[in-house]
Amino acid sequence: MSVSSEDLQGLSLDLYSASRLLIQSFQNLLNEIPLTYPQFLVMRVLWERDGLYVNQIGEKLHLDSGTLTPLLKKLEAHNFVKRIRSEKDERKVKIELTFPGKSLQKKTQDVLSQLEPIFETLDEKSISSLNTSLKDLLDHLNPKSK
Amino acid sequence: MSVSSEDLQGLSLDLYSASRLLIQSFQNLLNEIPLTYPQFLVMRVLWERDGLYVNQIGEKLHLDSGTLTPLLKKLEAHNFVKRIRSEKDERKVKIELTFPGKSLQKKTQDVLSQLEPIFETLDEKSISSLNTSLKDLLDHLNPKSK
DNA sequence: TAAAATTAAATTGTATCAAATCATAATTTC
DNA sequence: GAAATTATGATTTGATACAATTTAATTTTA
Repeated sequence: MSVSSEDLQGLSLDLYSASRLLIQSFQNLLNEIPLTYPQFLVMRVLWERDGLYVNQIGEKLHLDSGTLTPLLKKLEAHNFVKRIRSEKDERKVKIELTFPGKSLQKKTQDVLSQLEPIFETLDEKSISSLNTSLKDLLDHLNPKSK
Repeated sequence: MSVSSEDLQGLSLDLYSASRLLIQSFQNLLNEIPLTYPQFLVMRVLWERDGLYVNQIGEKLHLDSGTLTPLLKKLEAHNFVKRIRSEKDERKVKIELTFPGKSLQKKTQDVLSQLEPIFETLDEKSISSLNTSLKDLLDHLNPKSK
């Protein structure tokens, strides 16, 4: 007994809704900071490891350059990152944090910690079970896992 | 012991990635049909119940008129739906399927049934557990559940 | 019942996303 | 080893997503 098309359609709709609703929760808080949710994701990657190339950021977030290029230009316009075209291979663009970009980390973490109380009433088992089965699904869908 | 901000950030990133990857799987199949994923969602709602108003579709999919108005105009341009302004209340626009719009249902279902084999290797328990915890999260996030 | 409040959809502006395109580099083929 | 092919990285393009504003119509209320 396998999954039906109906099951998959329902699953994808719920994932889609939940993803958008959860992003909205983040976005409401992030409004205090000049970052959108995807921009925050990119900054989070860079805070962990600075000086990545565009494609490396894309791999970590499953985003392609068509999404990242305008986003990174926006982050550059805010002076949070520098875009440096590689001299060795001019196809590549390296992304480096500026001082203001680095400074944003603490403020962002403080703001986002405000989300926690909102989720206090949500069963922790439910969260960890969601996490586990999401990882399964991601492994299954991830092109790299071939 | 409650959820930490890190937990929530990881959860939201996984939801976001899984949602986009699963939508891509649908989109790849839907390419055979002149529908994008959000357009398909709207058609699915209408196949289940024809003649809904714009706001009713928006409630079912958590989408607002800024998203739906252009999308519905696109579906109308493809001659899959008719947009009919209500005579009783001229603020409302009713959406009705055309014959081509109705005919699309079977073809779409046939195409999407091709997804099932791809998920055969995925544990069904994992899917149903994902479904359950997603519903929990949706209830928690859904503004209506206040 | 006229003014105020509410409601529904459309419009506007900003920001994603993914597919197609473009440009450059690496590889193959002869 | 030059031309053709393939691969790779980024940019452009078309279609959402959503907040904020506007327009128009209905309902409330004083």
